[in-house]
Amino acid sequence: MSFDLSSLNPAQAEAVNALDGPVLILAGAGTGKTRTVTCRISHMVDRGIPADQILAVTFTNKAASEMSERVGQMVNKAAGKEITVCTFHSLCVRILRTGIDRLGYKQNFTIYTGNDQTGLIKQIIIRKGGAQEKIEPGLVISLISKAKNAGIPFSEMDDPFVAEVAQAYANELRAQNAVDFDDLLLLAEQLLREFPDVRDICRKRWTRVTVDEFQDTNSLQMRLLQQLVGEPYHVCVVGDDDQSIYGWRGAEVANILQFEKFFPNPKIIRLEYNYRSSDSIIHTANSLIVHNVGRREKQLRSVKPGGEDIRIISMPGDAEEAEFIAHEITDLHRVEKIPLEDIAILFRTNSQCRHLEQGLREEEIPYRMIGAQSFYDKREVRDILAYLQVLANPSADIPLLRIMNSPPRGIGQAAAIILTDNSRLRGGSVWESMGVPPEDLSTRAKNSILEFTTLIMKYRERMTSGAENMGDVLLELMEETGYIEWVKRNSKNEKEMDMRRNSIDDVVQQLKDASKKGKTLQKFLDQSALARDREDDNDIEKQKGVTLITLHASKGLEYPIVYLVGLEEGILPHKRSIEEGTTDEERRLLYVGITRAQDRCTLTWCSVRMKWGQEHAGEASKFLMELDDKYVEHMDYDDIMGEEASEEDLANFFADMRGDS
DNA sequence: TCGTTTATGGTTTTT
DNA sequence: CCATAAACGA
Repeated sequence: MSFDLSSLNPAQAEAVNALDGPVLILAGAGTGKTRTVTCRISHMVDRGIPADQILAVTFTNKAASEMSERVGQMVNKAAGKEITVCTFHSLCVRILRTGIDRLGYKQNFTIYTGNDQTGLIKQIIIRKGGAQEKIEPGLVISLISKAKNAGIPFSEMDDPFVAEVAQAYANELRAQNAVDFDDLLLLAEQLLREFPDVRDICRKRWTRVTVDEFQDTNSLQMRLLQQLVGEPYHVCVVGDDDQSIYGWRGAEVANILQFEKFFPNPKIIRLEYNYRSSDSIIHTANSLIVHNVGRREKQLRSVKPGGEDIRIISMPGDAEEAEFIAHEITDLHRVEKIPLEDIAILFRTNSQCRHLEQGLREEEIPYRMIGAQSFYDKREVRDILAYLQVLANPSADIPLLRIMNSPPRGIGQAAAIILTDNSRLRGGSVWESMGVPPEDLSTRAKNSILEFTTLIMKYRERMTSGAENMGDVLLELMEETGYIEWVKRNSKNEKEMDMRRNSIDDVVQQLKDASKKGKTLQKFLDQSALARDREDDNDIEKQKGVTLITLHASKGLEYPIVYLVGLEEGILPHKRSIEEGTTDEERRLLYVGITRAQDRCTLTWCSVRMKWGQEHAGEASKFLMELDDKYVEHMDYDDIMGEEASEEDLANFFADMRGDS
């Protein structure tokens, strides 16, 4: 056996041994969930289940690579490579890259990410509603996403204008041979449902399926899972309904609450021993979460008895809140020698972060922030990826329009409008219109277009032939088009030029590496669309200092010392959630926050908060009243500061006595 | 085409 | 208040 069964508690061992039929593992916070799942997978291999039939699905790339690594350490090397560990979305891409032609798309379809999607929606809104139309693209996108997830046809959407936009959007994507993130799930589900032969191939391919963070699945993912898993339903889902905090983006707690409706007679296993936090923390967290109705009954128990009380501190204002925490962190670090990396400050909204940053800076405490701007948002990177997307699938209008005149080559705005209008008229893509340029274009524009299409075709050939390293080809393309020259010319100073040049080189280097590994252009693009740059994450982990993080982003992490700030009505629970009647999710959010703490947990709230330059009275969050007082200590900023001041006075007094002024 | 002004709005965020 | 985006003028 490749793992030590005796190191598992009875519930964990039961989960590891329950290999057949549907299994639901309710894994509370800090109960060794990942370890249990990885042992279970390793156990499958021991039992002779072919490794290539094992599939584990996660939500984030980070979770996938983490699980893959941990499984890899447990099983032999060959088996480790054969096990599929990936996200829902990349699984769908795999399925679709081989079968999407059955649904009328071409296999070289392009994945539109958030930016592309917003751009396209904006275009359509202006086209359908005119420039005076004020509806937010973001709202339309989320409505479309909700409709897709719920399986509602666009024609039945509430707002007729949104329905019109949604339909146009869908048509456009199809004409461009492009899909968005929701489509990946939607089309994969449709493919499996409508084509039993494809479905059966998948079911034979993966006979054992595990889904992590199951409380975050949406209904579309649930339907996909049902297609993917046939009788006798060797499916195992792991999650915690109390940690479901992504309802606002479509996650359905019902999937975990009514799991038996989807897969009959599951074995339900509860992991209830928490190895992370002290008893005082777990007790307090439990007292909060029982206020939610319709939960899966479970009782989280700490294996660390006792522990320090949870402190609830009222602050006069948000500046004082930040100052107090910064001050205390300095003490913890200097006096108790606690590493700054052991400390985290959790908040509900990013705007709260500003004051905290300032407070930390004033005390000269280094800090790291999670969730900064990504590499892929840089303009050069997006441009170059757009070039590559066009090479892979010239029908993709959005990237094509992006690069058509970058650098300027005489296909300006006017030409772009004529081309798009023409393509709409013909019901095809802009690329097709470029092949037969409309008459009303200037001769100059027509010549430029011909030159441009010839260039793209030439490089398309070279990039897909496999004869050359794609990175070298890309660099040559960027030189031949004058893109690099253009970037240089448009940089204000040397520093900016270097930075942009570096971004370009980074992409070229990444493509070179991918090419050396034998990856296709398609595969490279899939990965850059689906996988946020992992180096970014690593960089953050390498950074030293106190962690500043939103409650949402904190899920799955743990810190010895946690500060939870802004426990006020309107912030946590958030104003909007009160309006929408989703305070249960806010309560879970606080629950997640508290259970991040291993040893010490401090909750703060402010009676006055600066809001848009004006003072607003704050009221303590109603959640604070729900916490059981047994291990809670209520404190006030003024009292603590008063005490500290008097201690200082005392010290001064003795200093005076000694006469050392 | 770029830089400046003005308006607007200000949960959470991954794929 | 402040960051960002659209709108406008040079």
